[in-house]
Amino acid sequence: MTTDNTTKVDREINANLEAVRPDDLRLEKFLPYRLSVLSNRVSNAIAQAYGARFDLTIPAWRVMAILGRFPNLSAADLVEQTAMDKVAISRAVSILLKNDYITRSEDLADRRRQVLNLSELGRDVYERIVPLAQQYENDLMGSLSDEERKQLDSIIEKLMSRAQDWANRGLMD
Amino acid sequence: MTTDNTTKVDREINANLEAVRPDDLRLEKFLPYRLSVLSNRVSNAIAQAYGARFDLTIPAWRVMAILGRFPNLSAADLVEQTAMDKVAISRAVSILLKNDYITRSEDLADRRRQVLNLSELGRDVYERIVPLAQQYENDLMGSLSDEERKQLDSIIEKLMSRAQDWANRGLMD
DNA sequence: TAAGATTGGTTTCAAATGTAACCACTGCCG
DNA sequence: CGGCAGTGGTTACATTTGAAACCAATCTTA
Repeated sequence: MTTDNTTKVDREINANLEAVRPDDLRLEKFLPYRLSVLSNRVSNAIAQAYGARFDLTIPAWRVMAILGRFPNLSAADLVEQTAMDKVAISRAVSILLKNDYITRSEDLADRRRQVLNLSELGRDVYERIVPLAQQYENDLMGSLSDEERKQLDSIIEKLMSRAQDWANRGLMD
Repeated sequence: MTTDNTTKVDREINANLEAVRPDDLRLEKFLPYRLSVLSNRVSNAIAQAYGARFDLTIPAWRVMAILGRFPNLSAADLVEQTAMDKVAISRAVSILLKNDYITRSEDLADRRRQVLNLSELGRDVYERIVPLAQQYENDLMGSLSDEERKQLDSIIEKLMSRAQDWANRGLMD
């Protein structure tokens, strides 16, 4: 699917290599580093907010967030939706089952599949967490202007797709 | 990649056709989630690039990056500089010592402190990784215009300081 | 100057995460 | 049918990570 592009990307990268002097790296200006710090701060803060209250891990909460919008998904569907992997989903699901936040039922048409849904209790919790999560996001976004929000949205999209390319093409092989 | 399987497609359509409730959380637009996915993609790609070659973890590389610019730091100084915690630093340092990438010497004035520096070998590796790291960053940034880069820089600054406030003040109490 | 409080740093233990192997079922092709 | 490749999902194991306990040296203060 993507094999034909690898060499091209490599060449671009190599070209950049020549241009860059072995200068010092200023970690505090290095985008990957900044992204990581920012993301950790944000995620940890929010995870604490609902994790403590509802005994949810981040992956578990993500599964709930998806099931809240899209009922009747299988674990495989969740993998697709969340960009999390099989195992993470499986574990999240088992936490949610233990907490009675979701229900699981066999798919008669394909007995390997198991269809997941929020339970009564789960929807309840979901509906309490959503505003909480949104409040955090609003607070974050509140530090930006409308203009900046749009910019951020489109910038993230671009960065994401670039980073995705790396993953697909195995950049430095 | 897979054959067009009618039943599977049908299932997706069924799931997606369920009405989206007005107040649902749209995970794929939720900033904390997007930041997390983006940051993981980027970090993993880069970590693979130098991790494989030089047997370095991300924290270890961060420590090297700081020591490359600022010699004679103690572990505590590194904590301050990197926003990583004590334990992470300690482990990173022990990896780097094992690899002979750094040296450690007692501070005679305060015998609890141990002063760290890149070794010859370490500086060597450092000087090879820096361009590699920069080249990834350039590649990422290459997907943005100059304008966007400035915007991103200032947006991250704002978000960061907001998230920092959370940590300090405990937001939703 | 001795007791407690603090600081630098490491160790220990539990939880979180990733990778690979694995079972059960389905779908395909002879 | 019967075998075998592919899929959905879980389990097992190894590694990473974080929290808290810990040791040793230093600072404080009475």
